[in-house]
Amino acid sequence: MIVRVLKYAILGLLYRQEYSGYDITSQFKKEIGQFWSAKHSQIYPELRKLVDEGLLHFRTQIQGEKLEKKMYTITEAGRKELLEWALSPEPLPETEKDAFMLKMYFIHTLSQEEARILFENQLQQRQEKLVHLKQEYEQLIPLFGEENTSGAMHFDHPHLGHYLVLTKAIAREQSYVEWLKRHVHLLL
Amino acid sequence: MIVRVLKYAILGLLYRQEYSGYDITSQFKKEIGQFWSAKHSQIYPELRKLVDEGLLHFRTQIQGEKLEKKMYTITEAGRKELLEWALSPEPLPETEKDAFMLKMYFIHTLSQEEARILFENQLQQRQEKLVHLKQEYEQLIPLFGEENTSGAMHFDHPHLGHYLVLTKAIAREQSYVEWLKRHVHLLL
DNA sequence: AGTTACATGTAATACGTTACATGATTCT
DNA sequence: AGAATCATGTAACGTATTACATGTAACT
Repeated sequence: MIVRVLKYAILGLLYRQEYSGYDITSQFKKEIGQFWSAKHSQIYPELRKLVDEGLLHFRTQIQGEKLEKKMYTITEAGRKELLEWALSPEPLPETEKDAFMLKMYFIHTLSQEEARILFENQLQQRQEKLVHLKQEYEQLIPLFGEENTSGAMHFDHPHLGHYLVLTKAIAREQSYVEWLKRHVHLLL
Repeated sequence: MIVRVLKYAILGLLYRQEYSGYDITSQFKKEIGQFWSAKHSQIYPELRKLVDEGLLHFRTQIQGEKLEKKMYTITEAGRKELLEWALSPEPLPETEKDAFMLKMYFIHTLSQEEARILFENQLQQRQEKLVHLKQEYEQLIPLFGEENTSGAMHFDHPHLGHYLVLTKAIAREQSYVEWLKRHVHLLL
């Protein structure tokens, strides 16, 4: 079951608009970066590969005086392959890697105080991230449409994808924080 | 920030008892596999590397008539490096990859019905996994010690690590299921 | 006798990060 | 003038999966 998720992440980003390699790199630093990302050193070769495979094409655009940038567009073949992937049911990963939880599995290697410090550090980081994500959410309510108004979220809303990943990221961090809080007493 | 988490996963497993490469592979199929794992093709070369680095040594044991297996033990240097890693605060990953959520970000590529099928499929898989994890938890209550009895979980409990990863995996799946249930109405 | 589990390795390939390398444009 | 951002690429290395390869031991 070979997947090449980066391929589909790029095709998906180009589904609605054309982007440069740099733009794609930037997108992975925004909301979707919570669930998928790649460095520019992986993106540029992948873009070339997708062009070679006929799933993308590009035009060269001049920025300012002479800075060339390549604007990529998805082809019909690209849309077809994207749809095929998007439609396929996603199996659960056997392992969702989490180095902090690996350390917790080996908690007996630490003293109670050492474990407590590590645990409270993780709690603080997760809480800070949660605050940050909630702030992002609050700022985007006007874009999403407030609850119980004519602008509420619905399937055809242009920012449904954004809304889903943000609420999911918040749920993930909320759950992490609650689990940490529920179990910190074991280390006190 | 070079990490080599597999190295520490192996050292951690060997902290309390000796294991063969096969045993380590088996451990990654049990509870810790929720948060870290590796295939035998990655484990065997890593074990060799750790021996070369003086963090492990092994003795050859005969199983049955002539089947040789290598039983690995952690060295003092190995314990030292493991502790160093275990003590270091774990930074949050920027990205926690989730291909299903990537598909949800691109939900506008699908029809409402296609999206609903995908979403309900994920909900079912996550619910099944949650049931399975809860069953594991129920079976382990005697090992963990029931709540509000003299056998309740505490820092020195020999299965605290196991308890933590199981409760965390349950929390993760519970949160996933709840998020899916909270948002499925957008696709109906 | 046949199947499953135990047991160990290597080869080829794919995926991902860090470092190397260069230059233009925009903002302060 | 200097810093941050925009812009694109390659090289080296590390991590991880799939496939190849072989053989023993235990269970039914």
